[in-house]
Amino acid sequence: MRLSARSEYGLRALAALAGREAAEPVPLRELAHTEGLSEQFLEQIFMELRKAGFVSSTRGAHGGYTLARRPEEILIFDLLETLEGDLAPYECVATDQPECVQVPFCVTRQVWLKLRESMQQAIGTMTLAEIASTRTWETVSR
Amino acid sequence: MRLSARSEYGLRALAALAGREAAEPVPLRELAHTEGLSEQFLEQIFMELRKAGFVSSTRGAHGGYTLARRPEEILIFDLLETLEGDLAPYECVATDQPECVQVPFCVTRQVWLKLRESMQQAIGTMTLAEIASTRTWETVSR
DNA sequence: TGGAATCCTGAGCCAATCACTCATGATTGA
DNA sequence: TCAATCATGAGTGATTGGCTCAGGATTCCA
Repeated sequence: MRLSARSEYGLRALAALAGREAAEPVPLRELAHTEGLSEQFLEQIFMELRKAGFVSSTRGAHGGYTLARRPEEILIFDLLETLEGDLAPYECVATDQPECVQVPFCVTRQVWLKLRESMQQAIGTMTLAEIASTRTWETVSR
Repeated sequence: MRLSARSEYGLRALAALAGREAAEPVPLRELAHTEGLSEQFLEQIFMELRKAGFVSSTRGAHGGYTLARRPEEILIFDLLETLEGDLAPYECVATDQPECVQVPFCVTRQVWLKLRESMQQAIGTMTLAEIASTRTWETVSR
């Protein structure tokens, strides 16, 4: 029942991006260094984030990543769904999952559903902007 | 971000136990068969449940397991915390975890905290009795 | 009193996943 | 043309999950 480290890293890195005033692209190396991560690992995470439309990239010298949308428009929930694949506590309540046959009789489904709904409600309106207002340069010991 | 299958199995099995009118011990073999599980695997789960005080066991012929408390007194949240070890989306908000040094600056902690609280709130008052009222003999395809 | 039914315990195993690293290529600016 | 950057895919070592296997301990009952 743990989120993966990708979520932590991705969230922190995006918050760091959001904290920049200038709209200049930030090279991955810099972000990775701040977070105490290898550039290559963070690269993988940013690939996903780019494909999902959270950041855009500029290649070449003076390139890097920028937020593709304003921090106020980025929902933590969406971010986590991207990084985790899915924010469901159990397979049978995943978004793309076809309902299993026994739904009307299933004891556990109601629990998983309620859990999922509560999570969605909790962070469904939280934006990157809210979060990024706490300073983030520090790295976290794991 | 998935719960383990132990949770599903444990929950279903306890619900099945709760569904029995008679207070006679139910042998594991019977429960395992109903759930379509190996006896030995369910045994491991019931060990935990017994140690945590959810069920009590009777050895020997005509032995088996019974609920140690009334279904109305068994909280799903407690059950899941037992089966999952901990219901925290991230290490740093686990119950026994000492606060990490950077708390006041940490961007992500607030997210994990909120997630955890919402889950607790969602199922914190749900009891086994509520759940067990849906019939449970059916097995679920995974 | 012995054997069958049950719970109890610990070890082991295989496949999947996680958190990365390695190697190399493609694009762009100066 | 070269250095800085992103892009991509393969590989790897450790951990975890979901079990199985093997055998023991306790209790009931004929």
